[in-house]
Amino acid sequence: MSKPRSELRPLNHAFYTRDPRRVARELLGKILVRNETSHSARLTARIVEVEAYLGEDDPASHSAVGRTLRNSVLFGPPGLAYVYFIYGTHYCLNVSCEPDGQAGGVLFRALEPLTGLKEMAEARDIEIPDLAHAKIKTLVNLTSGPGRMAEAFSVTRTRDNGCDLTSQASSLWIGEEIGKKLGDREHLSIRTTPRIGITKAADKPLRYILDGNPFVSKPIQGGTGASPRPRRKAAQVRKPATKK
DNA sequence: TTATAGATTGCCT
DNA sequence: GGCAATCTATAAT
Repeated sequence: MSKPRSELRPLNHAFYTRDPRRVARELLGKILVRNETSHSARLTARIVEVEAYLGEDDPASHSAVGRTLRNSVLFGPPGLAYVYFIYGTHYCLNVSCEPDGQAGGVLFRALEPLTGLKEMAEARDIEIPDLAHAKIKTLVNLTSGPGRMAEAFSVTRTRDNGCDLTSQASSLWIGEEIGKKLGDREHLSIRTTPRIGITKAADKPLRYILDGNPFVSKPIQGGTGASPRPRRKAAQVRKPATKK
């Protein structure tokens, strides 16, 4: 877990004006930011797990029922936060994709916390005695899972639905580290799996994870035997010649 | 008007 | 592994 050493630059609207599958894949490794307030430090975390939800043709998507008050952000301009409340207990965060008028989005499912861990623990209402030396296994409780990460970032519908994630001026936004593309190693480890927790279109491989990252919510979910990945022999991982 | 399922989590056995 | 929690949207009476 390393702090983003470089400066963060927000991803622009053009980034999101594309097919959610493309956006989802490229969001891996980017940074979710909750700006500091008078009573809280800035929160940052690396995106390690996302799911693509296509337009009205995707039966698993909230946009499948057509435009309603609840899901209208999905149909609007790209790069806005779509927040919904689920199971009477949890909020989930998405970002709208595709041009204005066309539905589509990406669900954020897990983050690797970078800064503001103390605040995240408070927001989650969990005690981590020695945060600096806490084990990964403990830290995973902060941001691994869509409900957990939303709670860690204090995401609610009233506060964040419709928020422009492309502006640093927003309380919540998404950035990339300037000059840093996703490393080769991370590129190689992007893995697609079926989406989690859905019943419709459950076989489509629209979940994207940084394979092996301990903050991914469910390491490998086969998908009811629907798509038994062809077992490719584990490629010899070359030691990077130079380490950034 | 009532019933049920849901892009989840945490506690219980 | 089972299930309660508990709001919202939509389907069924």
